[in-house]
Amino acid sequence: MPTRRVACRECPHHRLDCFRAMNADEIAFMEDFKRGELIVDAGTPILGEGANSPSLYTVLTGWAVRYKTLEDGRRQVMNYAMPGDLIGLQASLFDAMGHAVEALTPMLLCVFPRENVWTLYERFPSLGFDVTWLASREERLLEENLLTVGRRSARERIAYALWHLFGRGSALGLVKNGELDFPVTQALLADTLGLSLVHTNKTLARLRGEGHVDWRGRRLRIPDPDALADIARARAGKPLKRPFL
Amino acid sequence: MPTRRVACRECPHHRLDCFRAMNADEIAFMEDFKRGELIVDAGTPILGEGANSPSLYTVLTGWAVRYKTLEDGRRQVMNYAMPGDLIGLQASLFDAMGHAVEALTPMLLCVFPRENVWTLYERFPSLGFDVTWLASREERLLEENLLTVGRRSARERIAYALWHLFGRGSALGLVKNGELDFPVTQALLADTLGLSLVHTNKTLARLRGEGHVDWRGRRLRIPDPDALADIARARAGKPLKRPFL
DNA sequence: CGCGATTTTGAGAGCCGTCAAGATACGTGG
DNA sequence: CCACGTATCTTGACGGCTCTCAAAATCGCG
Repeated sequence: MPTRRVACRECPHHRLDCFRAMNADEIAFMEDFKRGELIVDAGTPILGEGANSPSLYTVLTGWAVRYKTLEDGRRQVMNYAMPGDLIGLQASLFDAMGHAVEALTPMLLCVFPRENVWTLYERFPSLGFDVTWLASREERLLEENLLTVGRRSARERIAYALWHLFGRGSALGLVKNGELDFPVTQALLADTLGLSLVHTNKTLARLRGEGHVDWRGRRLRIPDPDALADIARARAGKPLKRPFL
Repeated sequence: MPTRRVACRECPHHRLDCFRAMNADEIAFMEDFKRGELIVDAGTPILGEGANSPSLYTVLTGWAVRYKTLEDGRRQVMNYAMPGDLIGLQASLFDAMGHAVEALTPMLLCVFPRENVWTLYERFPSLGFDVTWLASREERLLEENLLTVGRRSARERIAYALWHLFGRGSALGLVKNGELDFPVTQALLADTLGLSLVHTNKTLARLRGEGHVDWRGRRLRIPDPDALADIARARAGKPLKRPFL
């Protein structure tokens, strides 16, 4: 578990324009709050379902997947964690994670001691507010996924998921030359959408044949996002400036 | 929109043992924060999807349903709001609700002005923390529903939903003589579980025939909750003391 | 007593799941 | 640079869980 320290004030993420700017006092506090950084390889389990972690994390780089499993092995992906997302909040609040988290790529995480979360609320209410904001945003993402899994057809689900994730990557500046480095497998996508792997593959093949998505290996490209959104019967919300801790 | 005022310190809900006790200062603040009460009939739309409400609500009595819809009318219920639950937090944070909320029974709601939510964080960090707690709890409930809709069979889904809602009602002291006043229709249950009404009805009939659930009209009774949980492949988490605003 | 909402039931179709096998890509060691 | 094992992706066949359509039976309520 190698750790190192980079000053928050030099953190390149605060400068992305999808994130809200912090003032100097807040940054100073976060720098003090920060315990270190954590680097993990792709495939590393970060937090298990039910885990009671002493740390809270913010994703700096990389992707992770959040999922729950039934005892017999059936797995359902809840969501994906990308830069700016919090990992481990539930453990901080309830002493137990409701889902497991696993790295999909090499990741760089910012580590905060959970026992000090409380002082964050006391000393910087604005940051406490930000934590609520992020928790509520997770709730909103989950709601969209629930609508997708509950009421969209297989074709719509796949269109929705690819459009959605491409959009998130795009907002984070991860799309270069129209391409996104996409660490999701079809098996993962199937578990995200409540579909079987085989049916996911066949439906995806059709979407690909129609030219709506171009996904080979780890490279995802979406020629016409609006067209894909139409297929998914989805509409983009207005972009929000998010807090970044 | 009739309103009246009852002192928070006399609010009977703080005494339920599923809720965390507030100290005198907190109660005094909430009393000041509180704008009034709202009484609505069953069937009243409280907040629409995308609504930007000036108020935030806490449910005092009654049930509401949170749902999202696709443009062609397909509906997915996210969750049910019961006493102690917050309604309208997303509007306070994002200027728009991600889901609609509608009363299923006559309801009594506590009304708070959204513009003062911020002062709550400033002046009573402990209450700001509680808001985060409640938001994160919603997230957790949504996760369970997503697992259910994505990976459980129709039989398991119905068993899960009835067991889950009966459990929540029970924790709130709503179960009397083993019976819960259950304002959910089969059509609503179908939309909760991502199933069709017809299949929901037939699967439910089987569960009923086997004696696992006794649901007639608005009265829900579950002879053996553990047996139903086994069918649902679910397990109860440890009961948590929740904040109540 | 009558009307709308809700629940039931039956029939038939289809979307999607399961099983099975092969093809392709990828990482590793020789 | 090639061989080989593993992960991932494809494809085909078949079955069934769940959907849709349709209509009747009940319930709730004024």
